[in-house]
Amino acid sequence: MKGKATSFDIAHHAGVSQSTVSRALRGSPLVNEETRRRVIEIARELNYKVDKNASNLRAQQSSTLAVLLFEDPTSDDSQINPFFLSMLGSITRACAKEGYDLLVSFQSSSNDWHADYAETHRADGIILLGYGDYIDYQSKFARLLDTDTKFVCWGASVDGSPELTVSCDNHLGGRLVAEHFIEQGRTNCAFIGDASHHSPEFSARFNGFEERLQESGKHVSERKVATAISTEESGYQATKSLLANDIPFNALFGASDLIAIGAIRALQEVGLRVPQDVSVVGFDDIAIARFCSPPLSTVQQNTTLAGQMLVANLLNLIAEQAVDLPNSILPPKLIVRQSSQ
Amino acid sequence: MKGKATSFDIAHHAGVSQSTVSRALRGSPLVNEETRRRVIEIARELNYKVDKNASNLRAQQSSTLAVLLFEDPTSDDSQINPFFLSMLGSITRACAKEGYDLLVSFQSSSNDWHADYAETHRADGIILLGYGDYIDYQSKFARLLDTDTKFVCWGASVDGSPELTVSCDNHLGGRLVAEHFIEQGRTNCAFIGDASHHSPEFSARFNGFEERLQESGKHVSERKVATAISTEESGYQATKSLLANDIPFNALFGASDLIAIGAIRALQEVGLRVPQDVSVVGFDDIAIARFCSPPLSTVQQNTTLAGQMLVANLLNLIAEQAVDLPNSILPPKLIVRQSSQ
DNA sequence: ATTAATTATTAACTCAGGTTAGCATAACTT
DNA sequence: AAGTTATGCTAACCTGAGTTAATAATTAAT
Repeated sequence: MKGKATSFDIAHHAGVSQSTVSRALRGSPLVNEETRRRVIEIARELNYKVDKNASNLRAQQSSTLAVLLFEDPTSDDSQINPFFLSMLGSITRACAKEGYDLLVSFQSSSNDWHADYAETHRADGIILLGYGDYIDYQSKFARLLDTDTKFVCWGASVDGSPELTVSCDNHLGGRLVAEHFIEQGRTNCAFIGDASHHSPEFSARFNGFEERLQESGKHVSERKVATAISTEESGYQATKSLLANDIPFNALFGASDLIAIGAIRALQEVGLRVPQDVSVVGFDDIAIARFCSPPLSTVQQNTTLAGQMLVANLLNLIAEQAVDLPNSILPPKLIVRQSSQ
Repeated sequence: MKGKATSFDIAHHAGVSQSTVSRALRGSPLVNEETRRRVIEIARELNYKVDKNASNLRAQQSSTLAVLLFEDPTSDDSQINPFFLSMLGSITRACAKEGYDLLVSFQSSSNDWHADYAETHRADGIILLGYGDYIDYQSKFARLLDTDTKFVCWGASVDGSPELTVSCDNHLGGRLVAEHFIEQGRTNCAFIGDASHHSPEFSARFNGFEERLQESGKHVSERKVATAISTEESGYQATKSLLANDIPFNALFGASDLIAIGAIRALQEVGLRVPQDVSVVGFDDIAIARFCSPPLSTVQQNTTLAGQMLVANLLNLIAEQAVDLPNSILPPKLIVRQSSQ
């Protein structure tokens, strides 16, 4: 046997034309069942496989999606946020289920925008993933919209921004945490994360949290808010700086689990007990949350569902042209473990 | 502007032929620098992007690698082993660095073998990842070799098997753990994992462990070995069943971190303290290990390096034809945390 | 039974968008 | 003017997919 067989080889062996081979293999109704069977049989014998590139080129679509994971450029690049890794897993599954391939790429925001997966016809659509600085996203979105690229986005959307997003109800998640603290009578609260508009998800969590607190006459003092990105180390440092202010608090809401876990380390380091002295709740429910010490209470985001929605919405976007799909908001769920009991 | 610009459009605007455009864009030395600059400039103006499918088709190569993650079909499909997720991350990075795209696919062994990424020219090579049942791999390997597919494989290789692998020195890792237990005077050891040939990595870990123990006149009794796959739950169950035998041990080696973490849960549940009553060590050093309670001693595998090696080896395999590359063995590193002190 | 009308199959040809070998032409040397 | 060298053009090629035309088969009509 020489090189790979082409459809012409199959045609020759089957005594039909190449176009008939193409149709037979793609299940076209324009070909006789008997002929189809013979073609398929011969294709198998010759170990023939349709060349994806040729097929894609002609069909002008790739049956491939791309997922771009934006990393916070300030985080060390050694470890990827487990939450997004988990999302990646569910997206991969969802893609496979739909018969699509998945291209994966990481991208630090500092990098040049070279992810022209759609423009080069490598992918039919793009999934954007990451806690990004929203300001930075704007330019990316503009480019994507400009080139008529189909894309969906994980995370909070901002009023008036036109991209299609799937997100957890971060605002409600924040409320659930506040509610939980209120039930425990722990209303002297601190927040570690980023309440600014740079981080729409974190700020939505904060706003929901604050809103619920205010409904019961409390609020988070500005002096009990510290900024952190979603890493354990950053959560640790931010909490340290908060503790240096010497303002007491008996509950702490970390905008992500990694932040909360870092916060617990900082608290324990200065002799504060969790949850006795400070009740701590995170956000995401990454695998570590269940196993850390004490096990971390958190707001769970359903990554499996999220992955499915992202893929489903993107495929809709690709299939129908210019449809105005609604953003999808997934329900958060408070998981109470020992860090807040 | 109408549809996407093609190289003909660029050629027209630049007043050169289409082939010149092609050469200019791909850095061929056959084109004048001045001309190249003009072509590139016009291409940018017209927002032209080389169509990957057309390019791949003609060039008969895709600048894409595929990674196939084999899942243990017996594990619940909700969560993916964090160790492999971490590997996935480092492979993605390594690919990006080499200018290759990465296709990702999960595959439960029960599924049909449909991963003909190479045969359909979607990828130039394949990376196989997973704690697989080696027996099951054999048929996959045969198929890959038969179709002359370039591939590399993570994990222990078996004597005489022809695939190219990158792995941690599992045998040495096992020895390190035994050494550590011996230093502590804890030689009444249990092992949770799979010592059989179905799981070459786990059995290599076990063999190294056992070998070192025997060098100091000890060994692991058969009755202190229980079989588990790499999940927390499986580790928990296996340890439970071991405890049911009512045979005491003061050290436990889990073939993976998840197994060890499950084991700790089982031990603590029956009132055994870790590490006072039983010293526990795992394998992998997943993120959870650092944070669980007590923090888990483990044998670290350098996933960053592993990812780079897998990609580098695969690219070598693709570049040179039929080169006999040596398998790459990475050094394991014992990380001692509180679970064994 | 024979011919026209209809439908089922398949062949022929063009097209998707580049890549590249080989040839032609212009420019430069000596 | 002949020999080099630098440049660019033409046309073939990569492998299928879509379209149209042609042929065969089937049914209807006379």
